[in-house]
Amino acid sequence: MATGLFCCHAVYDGAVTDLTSTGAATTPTKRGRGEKSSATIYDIAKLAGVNPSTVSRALSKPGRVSAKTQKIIEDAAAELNYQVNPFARALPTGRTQTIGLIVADITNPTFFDIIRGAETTGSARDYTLVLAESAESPETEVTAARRLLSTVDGLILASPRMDDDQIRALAADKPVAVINREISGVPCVVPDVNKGISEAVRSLAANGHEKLAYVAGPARSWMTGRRWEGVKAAAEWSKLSAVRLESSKPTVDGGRQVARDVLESGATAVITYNDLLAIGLMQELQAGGMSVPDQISIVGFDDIFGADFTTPALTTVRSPLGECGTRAVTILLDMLQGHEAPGEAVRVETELVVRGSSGRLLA
Amino acid sequence: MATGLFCCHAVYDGAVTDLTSTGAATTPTKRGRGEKSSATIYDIAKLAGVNPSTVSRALSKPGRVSAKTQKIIEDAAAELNYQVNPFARALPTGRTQTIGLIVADITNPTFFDIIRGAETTGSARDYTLVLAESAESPETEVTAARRLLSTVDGLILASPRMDDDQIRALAADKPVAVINREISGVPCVVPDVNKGISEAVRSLAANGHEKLAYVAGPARSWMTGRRWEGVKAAAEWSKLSAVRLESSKPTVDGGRQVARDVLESGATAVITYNDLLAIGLMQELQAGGMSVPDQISIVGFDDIFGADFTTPALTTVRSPLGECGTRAVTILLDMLQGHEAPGEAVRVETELVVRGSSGRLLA
DNA sequence: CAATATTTGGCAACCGGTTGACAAAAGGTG
DNA sequence: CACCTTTTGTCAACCGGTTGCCAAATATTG
Repeated sequence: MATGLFCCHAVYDGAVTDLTSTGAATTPTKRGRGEKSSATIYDIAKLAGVNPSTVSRALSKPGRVSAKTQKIIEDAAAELNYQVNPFARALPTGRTQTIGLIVADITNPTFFDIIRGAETTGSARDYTLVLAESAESPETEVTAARRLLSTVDGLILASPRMDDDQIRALAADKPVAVINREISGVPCVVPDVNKGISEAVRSLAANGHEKLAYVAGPARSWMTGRRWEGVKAAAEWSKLSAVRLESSKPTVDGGRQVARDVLESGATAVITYNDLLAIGLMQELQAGGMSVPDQISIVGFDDIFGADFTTPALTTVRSPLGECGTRAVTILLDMLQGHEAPGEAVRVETELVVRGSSGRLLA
Repeated sequence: MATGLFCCHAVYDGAVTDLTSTGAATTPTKRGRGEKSSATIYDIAKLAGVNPSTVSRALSKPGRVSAKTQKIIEDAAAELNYQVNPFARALPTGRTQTIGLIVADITNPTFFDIIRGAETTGSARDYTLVLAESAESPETEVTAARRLLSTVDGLILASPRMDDDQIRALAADKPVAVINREISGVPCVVPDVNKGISEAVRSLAANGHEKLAYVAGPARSWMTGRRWEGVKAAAEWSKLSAVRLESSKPTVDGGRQVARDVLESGATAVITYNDLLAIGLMQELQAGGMSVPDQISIVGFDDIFGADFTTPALTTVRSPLGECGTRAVTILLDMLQGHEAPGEAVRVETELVVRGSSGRLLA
């Protein structure tokens, strides 16, 4: 029962309120259950001398009531320091002003920018982001998604691990957008890896490398395959040989573990599925006495926070993950307003960020 | 209007359900509003041949109904794939099975462990974590807190920037726990910095350092003062001189900016308010040709994710932030069950983690 | 100025649970 | 078997908004 989910709350879209220090200076109603509750539309209605339904309309249906009563009601609301009760609103309407975001691992910095982008874009349009973690497990993911779906207006899946059909089933219930994976029939936002990868491979080729290794990520990650294909194609084009190596997990530790395989492969340049693998790999190789980039070049993927903490700083193919989050939210909110979902996957550009961990081969 | 909040959802605590692929195989009721909704206690009541209120009791008041009807109802619930509607439950009770957590910056890794710890402990007790960000601003923080407070059962403030009185006002409304700060009358969880700091200072003294600098964090951070006092006291005890330097912001960039001041201070060892400052500082000093730790030792604070990405890896005073999160949630949930809040601040131990960035002074 | 069209506000039902009060059923005792 | 206590299920009100429908008030038009 340990599906962890996190969420992000929307804002009151009605009258301006001023928060006095305690917020309880003018407690309008006291409830029996012990704690002081805040004002309701009934309190406002009484104060303004109108019907509660008029208050409801004044605060959520712009134009439905006359400017005069609108003013009276807004003043009353401000005086009582009114805030809508989101539960009461959600109950009859089903609208929660909330969108869900599921990521594989909260502590994986890859997702920070996605979260940030989604959160910023969402709250700019008065939507709350609800974040859930799947702990890299397809089962947990689908459970979390199902559960979340009943609570939110729409759902974003970042690097989902579940099956295409499961995702399509979710999308049949409510608007769904996917990041980092392409699924026909579902709106998707994917970094177009080819540009960044071909820049990376060309840069490595130009530095005299001939044998390239790709360290793959989780088997269930759609992206790991796309990136490998990109590397393979670019390597072919640049007349490099490329081998694919598997990692146990897409973390620093996984990177350390794969170091032996990398050495055995004889590759002088490595592109990894993500930056964490690159960092772990680099640490392990350096610990074994190898010099980066003199003896081996390492290129990561994503350009996460911390990619420049290392010495040498990590060369990496940057994915504009913040933009992915922003785009996904935009698509979702547009769908909620009745717009059509984009027929094609939305592509955002990747680019090579050259730092110190790649360079000319000295040997 | 851009207060970003994130939240984390609890789990259905009733009957076991099986999630078939679409989850819509046996759609019990269809609502007019377009989307298929899930089963309600009324559907269950009809199927089980009892009153809805009996269903409600069977599913949430253990022992209130006979074992026989309990079984019938649970079977019916399972058959209909029932999930409680959290909004409907929250409306009359006010209980949301949700606790709020406010952090200054989601992308600051210091908070990851707190979030993780809080989330894990919370979901183990069927509580959802709602995460909000204050963007290091006291105003945003108090607004977010107020807003969140109406939606959650209790609130955790991690390194709050607002005034003591504002926090006490919040605590008057609902259970509140504070991490990384001590406020009389409010339950607090604080790392006891003295042990870790004195270990750090003693280690530096033993390595021949005589002049120590402390790079402070945000003025509004209670912790920055505590740490400085700890450093001052420990330095006195070890007969080192200590100076305090201010940083513009508690980030890598802030660390880079303070490098000049550090050099001018003439200190040969630096303890920073947090690891990000330490990393930035180390980068800048190394870029300026200084050798760490041969010419200057650097000790960070917290032991964040990535503290060992650097070369040399960062020596740091580890705060058990995960445990802080766990403790805070435990206190909060106990309070929600009617327990007394602890009178004293709960203290968790810190310890020095020696890595490569501190050591003997060679000069 | 009457007749008609358009706003505007009120009534009441509803969303899906929870819970106090009470009566029916079941169990215990003399 | 009558009487009393305890258990168990039902009734109905309530949480705080939303919204379809209707009537009153107002504006428009002939």
